[in-house]
Amino acid sequence: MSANAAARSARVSGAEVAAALENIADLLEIDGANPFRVRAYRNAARVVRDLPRDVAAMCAAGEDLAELPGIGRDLADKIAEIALTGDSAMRRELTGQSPPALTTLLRLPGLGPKKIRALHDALGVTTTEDLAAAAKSGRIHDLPGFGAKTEQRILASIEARRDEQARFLRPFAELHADALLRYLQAIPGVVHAAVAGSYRRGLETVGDLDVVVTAAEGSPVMERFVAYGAVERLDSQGSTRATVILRGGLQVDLRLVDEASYGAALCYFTGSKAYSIAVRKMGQERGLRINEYGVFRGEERVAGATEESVFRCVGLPYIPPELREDRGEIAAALAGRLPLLVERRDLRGDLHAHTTATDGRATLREVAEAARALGHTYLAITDHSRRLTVARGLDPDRLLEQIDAIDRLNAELRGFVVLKGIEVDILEDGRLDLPDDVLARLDLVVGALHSAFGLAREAQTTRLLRAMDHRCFSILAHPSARLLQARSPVDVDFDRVLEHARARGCFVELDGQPVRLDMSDVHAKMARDAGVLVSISSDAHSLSELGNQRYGVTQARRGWLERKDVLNARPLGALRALLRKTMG
DNA sequence: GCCGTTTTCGGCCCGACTGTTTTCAGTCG
Repeated sequence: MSANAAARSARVSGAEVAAALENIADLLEIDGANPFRVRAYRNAARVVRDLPRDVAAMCAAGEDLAELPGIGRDLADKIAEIALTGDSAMRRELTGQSPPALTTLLRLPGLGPKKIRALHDALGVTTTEDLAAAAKSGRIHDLPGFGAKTEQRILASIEARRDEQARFLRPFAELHADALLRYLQAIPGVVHAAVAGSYRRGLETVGDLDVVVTAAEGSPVMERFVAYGAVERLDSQGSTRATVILRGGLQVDLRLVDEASYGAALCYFTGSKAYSIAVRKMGQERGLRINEYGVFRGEERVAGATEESVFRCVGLPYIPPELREDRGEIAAALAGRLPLLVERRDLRGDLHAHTTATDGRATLREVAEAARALGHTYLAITDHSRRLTVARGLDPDRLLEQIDAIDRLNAELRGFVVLKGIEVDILEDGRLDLPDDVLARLDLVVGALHSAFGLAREAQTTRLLRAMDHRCFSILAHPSARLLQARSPVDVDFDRVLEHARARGCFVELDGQPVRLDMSDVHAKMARDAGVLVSISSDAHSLSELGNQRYGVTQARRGWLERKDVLNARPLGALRALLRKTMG
């Protein structure tokens, strides 16, 4: 491979390749292509997006992508073409046939490929602006298959789109989910009420809430649901299904099913889509039909009241919701090799927290006591280092003062230990932001990127490797430095980072702040597979944020992590031994 | 476009709701 090809291959990320494949699928759909062909492209996009390794690097290394599930010769070649050149001839040809802007119209609720095609052919609509103008001038409602309501709905959804936020962070969704479930459970006749969907699978952001409810005959649950106080707008309502938009923009879909269908409905609405399709296919092979009402052999329902009963029918053990992504969990389940996922109660301590010494809002003593009250046996104080001036980062003198303060506090505390740490900036060249002799006095050194996020892949990777070469380095904090919906992850070769961490006896962090959740699920699984222990931390800046660890645990479960994979699931003695090895 | 101890051709997961339809297509999840 030439140096040029190498440089190009490093530029096209898996996410970009996936986006190009989705774009092809959109264009094909508007073109009226075979729906199963469209699905093949969407499936390929998902597979590439979830790939634990850099797709461009795999292509450059001559690996055969056709071995991936759902990807054959044709798609493998297209993926390689996109990964190595940034685009595909097929996509360019398709955009030549129909205006590329049409695909953005697919994102408008209520408009699918057929209607978009019709609007384009009859009225020449290609952009959202064209569409709004056509609707306003009343040219849409006379088209065959369209009507006055469709025209109104188009206008309304264009309007709503303007200030709409596509997805929500977990705490926001959690707040609504908890309150709604309490409300639903208090309605007469309601037996079960649970949130399914991506929320239950523990995704880092949530697009809507899928709620499954069972209730006695005659329960007013549907009327009460659409009358819920936080409802801003009713979208649709039937006898078993309704959709509302809550204030703040979160959509809630409610499904009412019989008690005998509860487990099947939970399975069905928990998804993911790809996982559900795979399971239904397994059912088919056994002569079973699986839907939200149960598992059926002919007309007879053979399972459905509980999720376990549905799993049993297709010969699977129970698969935790966080794993249901069709990323190998079904094969693992069949082989009896499902991970025993880490739980919050497995955590013995927290290895990343801040105090008023820098940008935290609670004092050293307050944070320590709050952590102990959570049941922890240790807590590492890791305030910022001097370069992070906005956070009043610690210089050597102030850090030494904090070390003394921690020693004094530890002398008082019983059955709990405050570990002396720092969240030290990794400088642009990979050096650490504090002198070696000061770092050597700490129990652990957590290194983090807070600047120069835009470095090219090679430089960024070298920067992290060099930081880990420092004899005091313990844990790489929030490795990608991303902020959900705000800042993209840095471009690094994470395989090499993990390989180096393992060789150096270092660890990687899964930061539980809802806006970070960094590592991603895919990176967490890579760490597990590489044999690098993960620190699930709160990165707390206040007492309540010590609870962030629960978001981290959810993400860790999505990454297949078990208790043995988690650094801070170790008792203090074992933790100290592991840290000493790195401080060596 | 993918895939195969029923198939290398002919299948491909399944149902609710809406709006435009007098029996159903399109959209959504």
